[in-house]
Amino acid sequence: MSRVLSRPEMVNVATRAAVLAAVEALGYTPNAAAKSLRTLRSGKLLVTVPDIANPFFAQILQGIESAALRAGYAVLLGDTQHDEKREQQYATMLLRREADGLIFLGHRLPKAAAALVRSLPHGKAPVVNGCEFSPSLGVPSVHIDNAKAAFEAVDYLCQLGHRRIGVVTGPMASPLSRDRLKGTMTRANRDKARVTISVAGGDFSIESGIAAGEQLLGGAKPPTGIFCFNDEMAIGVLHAARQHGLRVPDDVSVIGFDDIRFAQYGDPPLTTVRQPMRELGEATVRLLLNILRGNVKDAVSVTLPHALIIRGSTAPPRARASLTLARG
Amino acid sequence: MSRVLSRPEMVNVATRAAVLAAVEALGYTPNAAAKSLRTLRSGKLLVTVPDIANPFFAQILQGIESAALRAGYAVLLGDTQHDEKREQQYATMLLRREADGLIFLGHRLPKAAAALVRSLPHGKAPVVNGCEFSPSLGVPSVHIDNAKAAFEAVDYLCQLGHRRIGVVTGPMASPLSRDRLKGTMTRANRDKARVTISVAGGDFSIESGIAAGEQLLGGAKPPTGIFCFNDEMAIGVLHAARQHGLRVPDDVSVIGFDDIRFAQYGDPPLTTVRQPMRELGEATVRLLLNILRGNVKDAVSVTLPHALIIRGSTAPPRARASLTLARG
DNA sequence: CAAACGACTGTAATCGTTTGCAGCGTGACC
DNA sequence: GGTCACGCTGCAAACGATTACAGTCGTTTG
Repeated sequence: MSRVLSRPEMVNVATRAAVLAAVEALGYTPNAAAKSLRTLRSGKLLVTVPDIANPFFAQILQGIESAALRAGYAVLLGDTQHDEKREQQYATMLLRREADGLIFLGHRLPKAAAALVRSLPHGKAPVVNGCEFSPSLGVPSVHIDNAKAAFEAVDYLCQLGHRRIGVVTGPMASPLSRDRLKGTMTRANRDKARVTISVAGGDFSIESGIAAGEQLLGGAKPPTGIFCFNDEMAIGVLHAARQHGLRVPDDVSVIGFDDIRFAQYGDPPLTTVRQPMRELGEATVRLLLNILRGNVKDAVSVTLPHALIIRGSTAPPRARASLTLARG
Repeated sequence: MSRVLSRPEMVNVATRAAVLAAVEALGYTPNAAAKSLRTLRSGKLLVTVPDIANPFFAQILQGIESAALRAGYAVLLGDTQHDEKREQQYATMLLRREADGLIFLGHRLPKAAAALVRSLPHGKAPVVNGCEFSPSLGVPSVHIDNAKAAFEAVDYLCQLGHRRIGVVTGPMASPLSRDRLKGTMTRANRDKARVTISVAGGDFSIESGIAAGEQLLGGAKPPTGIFCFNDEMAIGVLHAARQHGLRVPDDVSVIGFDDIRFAQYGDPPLTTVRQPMRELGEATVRLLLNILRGNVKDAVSVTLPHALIIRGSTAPPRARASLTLARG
């Protein structure tokens, strides 16, 4: 009898015991599909991730999973590989009610989810975003202040005395990259006369970091400080610098972004902007649960704090470099 | 009408078109719970991972996800944090038919799953293991030959001339660690007179690698070569070596295991045993699908090839070290 | 011309829960 | 003693697909 399991206080203790004994004896386990059919709730949260092998996303996912588990939900994982088709495919699982809500970590809101958002009153659609903040989507999100974080990273390089600064971005399709570039430029423009920025495009992979490093360091007047939009590309730049016989931080400073676990144990340990990955994940789940429970007033975007973590990959530029710049 | 969707060739083209039009007009999407209730299939595979933030598992998971998606299955993710309770909790989802099968990546077969395995004819239970090979569980698995791989890693150190060799293990509860230790010892015993092994226990985390490195390198006669049971601990050992002012590979050689992406871009690039993570994941899915489809004869454990990847973290020991050993 | 057949289509049972509602017995109150 | 309220239990109607089976209609065949 279902009442025993779901509303045990409503039934007589004797009956309850009898039922429980029978349940035990028969090894009865309730069928999730039937329950879900009847209640219209699946107890699952769909999470789409651009690349699960990226430690940044892996740690966010870890936060999501643990918060979901605590709230009695299971996680349906979709690794989209930045592929729009896959994103769409996974989003339709929401419509089929295979999941009660969707957390998507890319920058694209899949069509199926967008339709759902449009069809429901504002703040009612069980769809939230992690990391990217794009008010136009009409979906709440959890993120840090990317522009400010980038501003601070570049500001730090400037304060160390760097004048030629390289930037390794992520794909410009994502608001996150655009915000970081915006912050970078805001800081650079404050010292327009002295600071020059050179931009190299990356895709958040180590390999693209190496390529960007080659590009930036191979030029005539290479930057003395390089700000990368994630740690993996920074690791790539570190690698490229070594290939060029440059020492970090003596010849070139490098700043990363995210503070993944491998950032602090490399040689040199990476100066980076820390994002609270786990908390990001947990907060997306809280946000989604608020929507599912109808707490509309708590279903609003959240900005979490970041922090510039200074380690061994940054230092003032060498005297010669500064002089060269002063002349140029 | 369900026939149109599931067996379109059975219905008249006109009817089909009409139904399809209606489906389109109403924005109809089939309900997964109802379908699952009726068909007794959920279209989901449950995957439990000890630690999703570990790139090794993340890459296996990536292989699993892509193979599952290709076969029309979705992935239910459980991050168990090596916690037996959580493993149990997730395993009961199988009994509730929330998933059609279970892939577990730890070394423990949860009780609920074990019961299922016992209750079904051999080779019929939809439960497979990844990475760990433990015939006693009665569950097929996909793995590499860990003993042989460890043998080869240690053999390589021996051939370089190392005589005092340190080993950083994983938790001994897992057969995987025991197999690697076995392989290590097999090789060491072959040169019993000359080769000495010192063992430090780790838990696969960078931090435990640092601690193990401290322990091994802080002693009176530190090893000249250290074999770690995964790359993260090797990165920790590299870190500890730097702290001790030792240079790698000049003063001490280090070998890792797995070949995660960060292994090759560190300084120095890590010599390591490569495991085919992605293929491991894909193979577990194939194995599970064979069971689900009743291909019992193809539901057997698989051993995938590994490879020793030689990079910059290994070299012959310094002359002095060899002399010291010769005297000792 | 009737019967058989083929190609579809419509109907209804079924999957295993949850849950509103009716029924039932007991005790209290008038 | 009759009525009502209360606390619990049992019944049956959903939930939304799938699918076996029966029915329909037009055509072919003996």
